[in-house]
Amino acid sequence: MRLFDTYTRSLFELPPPPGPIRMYFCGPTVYQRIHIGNARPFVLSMWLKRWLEQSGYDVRLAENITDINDKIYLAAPGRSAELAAEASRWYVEDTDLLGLGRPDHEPKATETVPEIVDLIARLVDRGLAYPAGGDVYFRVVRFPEYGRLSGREGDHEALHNPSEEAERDELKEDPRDFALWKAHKEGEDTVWESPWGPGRPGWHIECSAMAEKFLGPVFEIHGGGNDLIFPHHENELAQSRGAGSEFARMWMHNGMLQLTGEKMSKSLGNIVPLRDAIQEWGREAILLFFMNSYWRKPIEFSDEVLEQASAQAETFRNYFVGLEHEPQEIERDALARVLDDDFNTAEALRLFHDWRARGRTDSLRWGLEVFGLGDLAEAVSAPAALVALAEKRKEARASRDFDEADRLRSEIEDQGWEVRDVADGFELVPK
RNA sequence: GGCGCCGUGGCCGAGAGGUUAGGCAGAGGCCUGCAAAGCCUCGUACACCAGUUCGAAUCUGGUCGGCGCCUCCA
Repeated sequence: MRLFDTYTRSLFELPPPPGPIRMYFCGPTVYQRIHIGNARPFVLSMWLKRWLEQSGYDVRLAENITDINDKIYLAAPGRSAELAAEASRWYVEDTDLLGLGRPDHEPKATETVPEIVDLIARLVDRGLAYPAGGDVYFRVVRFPEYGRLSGREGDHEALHNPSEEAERDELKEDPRDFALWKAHKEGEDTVWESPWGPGRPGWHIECSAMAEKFLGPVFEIHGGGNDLIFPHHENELAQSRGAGSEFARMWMHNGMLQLTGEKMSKSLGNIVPLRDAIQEWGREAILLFFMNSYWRKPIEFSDEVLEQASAQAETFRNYFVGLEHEPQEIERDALARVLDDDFNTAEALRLFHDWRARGRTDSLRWGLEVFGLGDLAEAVSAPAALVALAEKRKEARASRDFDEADRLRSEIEDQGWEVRDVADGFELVPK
């Protein structure tokens, strides 16, 4: 299996099964409900995990929840811890609606502070970090590789890491340096002890610490949105390699979701909460929407494409209505051919339609299940009362009383079900 | 400005130097008491300009356009 790697900008060949494949994906910073754009890396990581497991790999996926962050302090002055805890629950609740299962580990920054402090201490010992005014900064000049991941190596201007407050910049030896630890400030309602005084971790360091804690000093895949390449992932890489770990062997960065041509982001305010989208379109349509795109490309979220995805969900669902068939061999290799080539899910979807048209029921059921779409193959049985109405209608039709038959059909429709006449009777399907 | 991703038919999208992708929507038809579902037929696309080639949507160069990052962001 090969995947496009941001670091080398070329395809990375995964070791053969059983691996292991250790994956770290950047989860959200929790201070509000996640939007559908935040769901993309979650969906990608879970699909990849499911497919790799299906392929005989030993997979371990860690996906963090960042619950210490300036945004959180800002969003809930004086009660940031409560907000972060609540928003963490929202995140799990909302992503559970996708029905893809959970990562193996979902660590929180607040539960990883001792490891974070240890990691910073290691960097200070090695001369790659220095305390200043209660803060601790990473010394970029000591890490020559800095900027390689984001393709701006050597470009001092582009590698600038400004502090939140301009006056803290004076504490830094170099504008590119970034905070590993931040001294406690007035108004911040959470604080931890450290060798450098009370404070809290900076952004970036929690991911380095959590990845090492749950996956070890080296792992295969690091993922996240492509807006994290700089500075977040660049800094993670510097911290972890600086501390002596090999860190990620490859990086996968998913493209952004766009709403009317613009990136969907909290700061622009053009967001669609995941929960609302699932409620409006159904989880299957959301998943098919993601599946019909290549993971690295930006995609436009619009009513039109979601309607198209819903229609495809219907097409699959209709295929399984009242279906009976002999067991068949599963065409595993056909799916492997497209997914093992940079995880081409759009091509996989095309294959599913091909299986449907060719009556490869078992292959289709299996393939849909890999993508968490097994529901589409499930028969939904109607309540007995409706079946009775449909039986009455069948009798009416047999005696050619079509007025009565049509009346019964609309009565059934009023209750949200549709009657379809088939060769030897009828099928009831939810509308 | 720097770095990067990308431009395929009404829409979404694979593919890739010569042979129909697929889906959705639309038109016509078959089937049906009527429907629904399903099936059949129909669009002959690849931003633009040069170049390489017997042949390019696919390779090379350039132009234009969109998007992302460079500041919090998946």
